[in-house]
Amino acid sequence: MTPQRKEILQIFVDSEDGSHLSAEEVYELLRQKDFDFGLATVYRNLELLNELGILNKVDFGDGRTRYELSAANPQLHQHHHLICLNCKKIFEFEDDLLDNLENLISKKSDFEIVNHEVKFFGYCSDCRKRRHNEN
Amino acid sequence: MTPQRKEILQIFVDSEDGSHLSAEEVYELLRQKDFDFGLATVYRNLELLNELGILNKVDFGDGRTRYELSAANPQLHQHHHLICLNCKKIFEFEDDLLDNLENLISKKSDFEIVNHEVKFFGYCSDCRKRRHNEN
DNA sequence: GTTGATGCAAAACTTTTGCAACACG
DNA sequence: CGTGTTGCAAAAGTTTTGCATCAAC
Repeated sequence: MTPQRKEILQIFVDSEDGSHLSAEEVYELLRQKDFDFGLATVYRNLELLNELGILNKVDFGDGRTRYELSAANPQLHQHHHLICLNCKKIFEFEDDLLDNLENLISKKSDFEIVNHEVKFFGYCSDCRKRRHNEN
Repeated sequence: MTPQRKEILQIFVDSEDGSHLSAEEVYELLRQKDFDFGLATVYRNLELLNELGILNKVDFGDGRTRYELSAANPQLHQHHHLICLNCKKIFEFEDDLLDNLENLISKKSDFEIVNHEVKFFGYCSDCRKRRHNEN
């Protein structure tokens, strides 16, 4: 655990729940705290923390890889991402209904599942209201 | 419908079911058929076909955006992707169990869902056998 | 003619890599 | 010392953009 590693992880701990930060964003947040690490170091350590299972890689199709703190016990804190197609905000949905689906897939496809990533695209409550008011 | 657009779409129609092609791959397949379109044209038209709902954008985290033919009726042909962490092969799993989950999310989160993307990471049958034999 | 699509090259962005310098046991 | 990490700059890879040209109606 180098100081760099420690501070990169601290960025995630300090960020609000459900933050999905890209390397560049972590780098910027570090600079705001006067930690002037190299960008390459940030990239290398995000990847490392991901391999250690401390961070989760997520991808919202905006051209950059993002990371989030992974729950200590994944079984207890499964969550899916709801992505608003209008305002691009990301919402979280806690759920463990996917267990059934995982079991079904394992049996039917003979595929051993160790992780999953689920994204729902649509329109959030605010954007729907706004659109309704505009009409 | 320009000739370029037509031939790009044809690439997907001719490709085997469940192909997930990147812009570069489409470009290469076109060249093999002696269609020498510009790479930028391929990019522009893949994006266009995606907006028209003819292609679906998918992302397997390999650093490039991929596209697949979207089913005419998405309700009839929902499928999820199983990604083998060892051999990186992509398998498809047909399923409509997610309807339940979508309904639940809509109610609980007040979020209108129009599309979803589900990826399961794990180990395919072949890789599990191979690993077993090696031990 | 006007509008939109193409092709090419350049530019923009994200991510990776090579390598010398550094830190730590 | 030796191993592993960092920082910097350069390189690599994907995607976007500007612009002149082309095609179609």
